[in-house]
Amino acid sequence: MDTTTAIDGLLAGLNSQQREAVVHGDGPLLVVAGAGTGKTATLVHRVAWLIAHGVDPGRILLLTFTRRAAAEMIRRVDGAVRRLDEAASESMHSQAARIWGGTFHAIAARLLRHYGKVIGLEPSFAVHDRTDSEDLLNIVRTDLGLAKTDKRFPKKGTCMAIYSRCVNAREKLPQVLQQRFPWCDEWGDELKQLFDAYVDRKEAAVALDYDDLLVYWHGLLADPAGGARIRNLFDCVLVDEYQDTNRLQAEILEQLCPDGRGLTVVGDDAQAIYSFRAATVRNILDFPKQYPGATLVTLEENYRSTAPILAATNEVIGLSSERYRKNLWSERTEGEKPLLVTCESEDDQTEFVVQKILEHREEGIDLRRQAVLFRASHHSILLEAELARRNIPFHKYGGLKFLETAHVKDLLAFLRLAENPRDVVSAVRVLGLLPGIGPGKSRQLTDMLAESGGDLQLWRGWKPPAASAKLWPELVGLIAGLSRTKGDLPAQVHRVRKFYDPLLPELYDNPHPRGRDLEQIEQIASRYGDRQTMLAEITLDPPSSTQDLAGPPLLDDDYLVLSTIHSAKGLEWDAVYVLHAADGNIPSDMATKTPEEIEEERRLFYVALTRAKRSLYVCCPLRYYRYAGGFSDQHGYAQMTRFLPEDVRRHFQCCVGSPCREAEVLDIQSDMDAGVASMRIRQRTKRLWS
DNA sequence: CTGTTGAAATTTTTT
DNA sequence: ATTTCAACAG
Repeated sequence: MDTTTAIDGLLAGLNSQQREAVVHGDGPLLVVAGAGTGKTATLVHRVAWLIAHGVDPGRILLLTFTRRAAAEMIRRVDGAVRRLDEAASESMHSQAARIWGGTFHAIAARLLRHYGKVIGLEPSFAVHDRTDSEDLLNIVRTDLGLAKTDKRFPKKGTCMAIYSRCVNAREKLPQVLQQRFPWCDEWGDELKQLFDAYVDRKEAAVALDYDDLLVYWHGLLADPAGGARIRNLFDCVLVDEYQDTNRLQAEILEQLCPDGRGLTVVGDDAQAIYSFRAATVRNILDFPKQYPGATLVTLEENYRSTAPILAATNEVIGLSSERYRKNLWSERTEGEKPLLVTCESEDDQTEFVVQKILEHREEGIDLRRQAVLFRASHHSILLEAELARRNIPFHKYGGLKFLETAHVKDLLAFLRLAENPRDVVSAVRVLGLLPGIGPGKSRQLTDMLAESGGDLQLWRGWKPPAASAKLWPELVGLIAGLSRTKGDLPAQVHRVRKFYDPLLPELYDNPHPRGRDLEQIEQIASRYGDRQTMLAEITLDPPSSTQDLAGPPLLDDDYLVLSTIHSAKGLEWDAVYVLHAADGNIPSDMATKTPEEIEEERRLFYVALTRAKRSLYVCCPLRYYRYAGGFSDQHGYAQMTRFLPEDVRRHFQCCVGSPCREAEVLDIQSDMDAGVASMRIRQRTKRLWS
């Protein structure tokens, strides 16, 4: 068999539009791929096709939205190339592993470690995640005396969001304030001052935040020498989920491929859901204008969902304003209409979903082929409790990360301080753990380090307050010892734990589960070769589910997927349950100020619905308890989501999720409800004196 | 200068 | 429900 036939084999399973995209030549290419139209398959085949035509895999850059997506895609490219390889004798060696694949941020980190020196960046820089950045911002804020103004200064999170918006959208501060944060407008001067100081402190700490990774990559490309060098590394650049890139990322791409040659971007404007992170649909909408002569390929044949589900989802997105016109269709016309389930209360919703999940499992659809999706992380709390009570295993994706919990951050701060003594954030964090040491003394100590360029020996001579007299030499010894050590990460973590574990009960409420988390970190540490890699990778690619940390799940492990809609992007399941399809949740109350925000919420809802292959359930509990007013039994009524108006609802089968009374009675016996009940009693009693 | 307490404000999605 | 800030005691 010769190579040509083998390549024909590669193209065999593709439809004509997909094939057009795969075999496209050198010019700029935009693939607009509707949900479930084989976007990933197309991208994978295009990369394999490029390799088959002699492009060096080591000169291909594949930018994805998560590291998980990159790894999966490279694995599939490898498979495709291997099949080619066998057929075409051994002339081509499968070297898909040499592809540069990852998120914009991860690739930036990698490039900057190698080439950052060109623009004066130390290769050993630390990477700060969002909470680190907020902490540093907070330190700077108190330094500048902005914390004690007569009117309330914006919170650190808000400051960070403003800063990030400016950087990623490349917008001026006054504009950002007026358009996005009007209530902070009066603080313009102070914010400017704050951001200036923040940038200086970051530089002194030799740390880059998420935004910096992009900014410095951009800067490296803008540098005459550096730019030429980076451009020279790649022949082809492919970008997945292009609709969720921001202005800065689009500029980076333009710098990489000034005339668009070798550039392929794939995306779906109907699924743009990251504008809160400054992503802009304009990138994908304006691509043909930005690169004259660009080819546009549209994929419309859907291979994922049944026709009745598609009919409903097409209708939902049909109500949105500007977008590339697409009409998704499927050959599979069988199947049920999606179900619109109105539930009286949140409990009924939980009960309905659990029942259905179990029914489907009886029918042979494993838990792992089913997913429950929701707008905000806390929307699944009730369901999680119920699943736990019934011993139904699940993995939750999205929401607060394990790594963002205080005790885990504490432990990592020790390692980070040892790695980079100028990292003020970690230093302040570690120092604050000791009794008798607060912001004031931390300031002294970090200043000492900063002036000496990070000489830990200076700490030895410092006189600690009485409360920490015994701990202080131990801490200094620990950090100094760690910074001399290179390998054996689990041993390093173990040493930190020996120091830190005894402090836990003083610091936090429930020390035992926290202690167990730390044991887990010790386990995880063995996966990494050295400390710098571990710290960088863990901030750039935090484990996406809580169970991820326990290691790869066993093959026969079956578990249900719970996920925020954002984290469900690009994935699919046989049965999908969407929770809380009520106005206020979808769209979120916090995102209904402008028409643009509402449009994004609509697309978010669309993303949720289009994850379903065979069965789709949209639940809408009508009655909500109001927690706000304290411990009253007040409740309010919710409206069904505005994204399902009357004529769209025709495509759904409506039903009422009615609870099984018997089950409800039984439930009262359970620990869960007993706990809630006794809590109510305590609260009522408390009302007697409060 | 630290640690505690109470009151007030805010409440999403994530690399 | 959680986070942040000011006031106060040691």
